[in-house]
Amino acid sequence: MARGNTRQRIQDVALELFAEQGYEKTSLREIAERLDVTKAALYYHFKTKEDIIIGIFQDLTRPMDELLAWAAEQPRTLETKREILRRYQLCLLAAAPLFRFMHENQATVRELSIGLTFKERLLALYEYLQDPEAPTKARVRAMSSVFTLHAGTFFLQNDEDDPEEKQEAVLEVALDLIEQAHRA
Amino acid sequence: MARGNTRQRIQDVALELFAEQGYEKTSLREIAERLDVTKAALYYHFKTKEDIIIGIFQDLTRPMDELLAWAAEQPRTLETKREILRRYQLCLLAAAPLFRFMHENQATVRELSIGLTFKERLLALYEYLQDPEAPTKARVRAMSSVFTLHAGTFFLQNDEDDPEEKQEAVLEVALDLIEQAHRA
DNA sequence: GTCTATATACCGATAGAC
DNA sequence: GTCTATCGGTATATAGAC
Repeated sequence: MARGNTRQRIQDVALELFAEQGYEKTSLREIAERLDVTKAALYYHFKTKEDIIIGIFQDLTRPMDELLAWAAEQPRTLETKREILRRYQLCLLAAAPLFRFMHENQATVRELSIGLTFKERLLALYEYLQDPEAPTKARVRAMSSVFTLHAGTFFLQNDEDDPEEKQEAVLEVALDLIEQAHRA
Repeated sequence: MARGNTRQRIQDVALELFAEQGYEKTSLREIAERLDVTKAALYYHFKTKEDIIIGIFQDLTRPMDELLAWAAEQPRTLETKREILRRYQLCLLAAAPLFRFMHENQATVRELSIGLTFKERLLALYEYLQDPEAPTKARVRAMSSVFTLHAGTFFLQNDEDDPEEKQEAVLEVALDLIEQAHRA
């Protein structure tokens, strides 16, 4: 071995196991076994168990942070909001295992020593999707558009549809919601 | 003490801690300490740690099971679907801490030895909200209506709105979505 | 970079006195 | 119904050889 990518392989396997059975339930022994190394080898690459998930988190949330930075300097038009949703769906699909993990383990993620939490990023996203003075119902629709993307990406993979057609439909519904929200 | 309601008090404290910091991270020692008893006392009332959460789960999901049973014998009209959403929102509000726990700890809940999982119940609910032959977009809207209720109930308590007005707006958005889904 | 071996701590669960 | 005491297991993390 010694191919230099061990660190990356640890993160890949760890995220897979964390997403499948949760962070606390996944032991370092389990991660090490799947990689055919020992626990001690893991500690050469990461100082603590928490460092493993923090590293994954930072790598994969970078696209979302870039999206937030991009959104910050756009005009507050309907087309900007549409583009935010399109890009956000791409973020979700690109880092699906991580987002699924965050979605299903919020109680764990909340207590990690990470700069920005998942929830804080989502709230930042709302900043650009909703008008603070808009009526309550419009703000609910803006929230709903984001959660529609989440649910569509992580919850309904089970039926017999073409996945691409599904993702397209999910995006359409989200776009409809943000348009209704914007008009109000 | 010996007031006979110790079992209930254990469940209340446990759910509070589970929802706050997750199931695995909450130890029996912690639950016992908050109740000013010992771990061994807990074992008089519950055979295992898992029994505690299962008991809570069964008590609080009964309203949702009753809703599913009710829905099974209604005609598949738009008004039925509307009523399902109205009643489901009441279920969510009545058992908010439990649903928040399930929402944020899906990875844990998934592996509990419980008859029906949260996800299975949700899929059963969809049965009554969506037409299997409807176009994909309509089915996405049906899913979105339920997730709007979830997100509205658990995610956005943070701003300065009147909570009742917010809940009403959430329900309205969900009802709009199911109406659009039904028409397609 | 990876190993064996081990330190240290906490966990869930049980036994048995009161 | 609650206590003290403890068992057996597993967890994270470290020391030091190779």
